[in-house]
Amino acid sequence: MPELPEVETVKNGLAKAWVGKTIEKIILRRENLRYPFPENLSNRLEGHKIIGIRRRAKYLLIDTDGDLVFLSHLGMSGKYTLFDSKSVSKYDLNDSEKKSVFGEKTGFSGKHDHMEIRFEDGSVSVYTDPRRFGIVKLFHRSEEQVQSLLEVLGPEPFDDWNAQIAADRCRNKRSPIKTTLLDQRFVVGVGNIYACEALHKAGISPTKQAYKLVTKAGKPTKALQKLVDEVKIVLTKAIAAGGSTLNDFADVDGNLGYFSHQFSVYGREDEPCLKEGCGGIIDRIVQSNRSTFLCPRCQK
DNA sequence: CAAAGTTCCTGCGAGC
DNA sequence: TGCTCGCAGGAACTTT
Repeated sequence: MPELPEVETVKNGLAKAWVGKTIEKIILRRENLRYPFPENLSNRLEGHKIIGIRRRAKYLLIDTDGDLVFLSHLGMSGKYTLFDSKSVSKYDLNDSEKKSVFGEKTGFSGKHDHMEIRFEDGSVSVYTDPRRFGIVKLFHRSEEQVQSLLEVLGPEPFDDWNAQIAADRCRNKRSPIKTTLLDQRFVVGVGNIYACEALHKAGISPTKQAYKLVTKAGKPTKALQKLVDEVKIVLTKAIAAGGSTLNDFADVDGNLGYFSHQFSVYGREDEPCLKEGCGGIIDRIVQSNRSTFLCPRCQK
């Protein structure tokens, strides 16, 4: 599920829930997600206090009072569920009792709860991830610059990115602009949903080749300028939507990061285009093995 | 059949 | 011709 706005929302939730707490132990229910869990994960973090939570691209970086950084990526289906010391008794049930308390759909039937972080104050945070595309890594803060997962990343959309930087990277690109938006070396944090949304808002066809959005002189066209603006707007609005559903940093069951949005094109195949006066019908095509939603009428 | 992410592999064309 | 390099596109991972 998570693109930048969802990860940002989870970051804010974890900042409230975790910062200041000391890790008692980490319990693993299997040996790997996408990659093996780090060796001695629990031993290395035991007794260390969490001092801050950062986000880089779609990665969560949890800083501890030692020099260790705990990296967490949610993949497609990862989530954290938080139990305070009072509600943790709900989680500390056997599997059949859990089913009756949480129902089948929560994931707390036991099967996909792969990692438990237990804190000294008695609270527990559970990482659930049915598809197991998530990643957990542990590294020394001094090694952060050379982490292979992080060093390949492009600019953060809000801090380091503008139309000229985008133009420099699009200049010789023959790939479709939608594929380019999904490339984390181009700009980080944009996933399939917000790529579709931003292209629709900007009125650009997802199949347009990236270099066609750059002038001969290497400057961004008006359309590319608009796209860069719309990416930022779409992400900003989604972060705001996430924040507004996160008053208590988690819903009643303690779930973080899952909130519903209203999309303009994503998931709206065969429905009318919502752009004022357009009258088009939303189409779905496949690019790089992923669904792209677009309005053929107002996206050129 | 499709799903919100990322890495890795193969194939192709350019250039030496 | 043959080799290397970089880019582009596709497969793979997994479960519901």
